[in-house]
Amino acid sequence: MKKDPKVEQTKKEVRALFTQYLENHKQRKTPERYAILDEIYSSKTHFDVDELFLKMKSRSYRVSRATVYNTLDLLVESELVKRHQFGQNTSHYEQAFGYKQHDHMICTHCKKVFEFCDPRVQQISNTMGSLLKFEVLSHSLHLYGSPSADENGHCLNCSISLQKL
Amino acid sequence: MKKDPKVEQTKKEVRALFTQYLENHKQRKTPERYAILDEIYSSKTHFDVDELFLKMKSRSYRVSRATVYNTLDLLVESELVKRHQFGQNTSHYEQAFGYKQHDHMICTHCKKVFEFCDPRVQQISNTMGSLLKFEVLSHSLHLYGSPSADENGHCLNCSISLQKL
DNA sequence: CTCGGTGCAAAGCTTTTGCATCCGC
DNA sequence: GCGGATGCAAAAGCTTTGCACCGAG
Repeated sequence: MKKDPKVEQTKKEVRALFTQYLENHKQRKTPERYAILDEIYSSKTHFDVDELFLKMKSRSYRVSRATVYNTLDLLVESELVKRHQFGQNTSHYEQAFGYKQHDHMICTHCKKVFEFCDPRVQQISNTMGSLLKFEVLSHSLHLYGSPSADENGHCLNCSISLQKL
Repeated sequence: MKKDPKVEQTKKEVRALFTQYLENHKQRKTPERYAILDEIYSSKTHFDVDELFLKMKSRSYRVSRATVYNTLDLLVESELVKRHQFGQNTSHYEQAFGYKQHDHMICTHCKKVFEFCDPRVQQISNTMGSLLKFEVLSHSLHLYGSPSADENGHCLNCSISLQKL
């Protein structure tokens, strides 16, 4: 496991931000909380609670699911992590620090998630906020679509045949 | 329970569409399925599975939750009902027939859901579909916001104090 | 008559909670 | 040392599944 200096730098920054948040909210700085934050910022993937829990377990870091849930709530609250609902059941999470605002395209074939950016989303948010008299705090725009096929009729994203839909 | 002629007309139309769907997909036309469709189109509110189940129970219509779940899948599939995820757990549903495309503003204070319409959503969908090479089948845009307060500091939507947030 | 649909209850899965223990402050 | 945080397991909430029976085609 070689350390990417850029990733390490980011981790350092988010740890500092988390510390600040914990102090401001009179919350304890437990090793578990930092371990979870670190694990999340070790790769840029989207993940769900169980994936994170198992990943930490596989690294022999002993945390309970309850703590993972608790800490994720804190991280969402501190805006270091974003929570999403792509499917119908489990929540998905992603890093929030250092990312510019973006939304998601979900492949209905292989469930992969792609990010995109469109300034018009912010414009809509502004327009509707003032029209409906809301201060818009967050938004989620999910586009669900079927992918283009390659010359063999396979999904461009996962290479599995699109015929089997 | 007086019958609104306009509502009855809509019910008739959706029953016909559902029949067509069931025939095309070689599915049986059971009384439960039509009863559930009717119940959904009896009022224009958003609802979750349990609300629908209890509403039918209170009308002494005997259905099981399993059938409600099954039928909702069919209705979503036939595009007579739309499924949404506003919070983190339960799915919410709404009528899809006769409604123009719209999105949702969710009040973070009282969880009420408001509808709005903005043609730019469709434009974003088109732009991103061609950019990412997806045929966009559906989308969901949710704006989460805190409501404006009235002169007493109460939520404009539900009249409960905003101080207790 | 056949086989898919239904009701009921049990199981499954994600998330929350209760409680004893631990440890940050 | 106090009180909040953790781990574990049990419970809770939403949804799915298994099975016997029913009824649409």
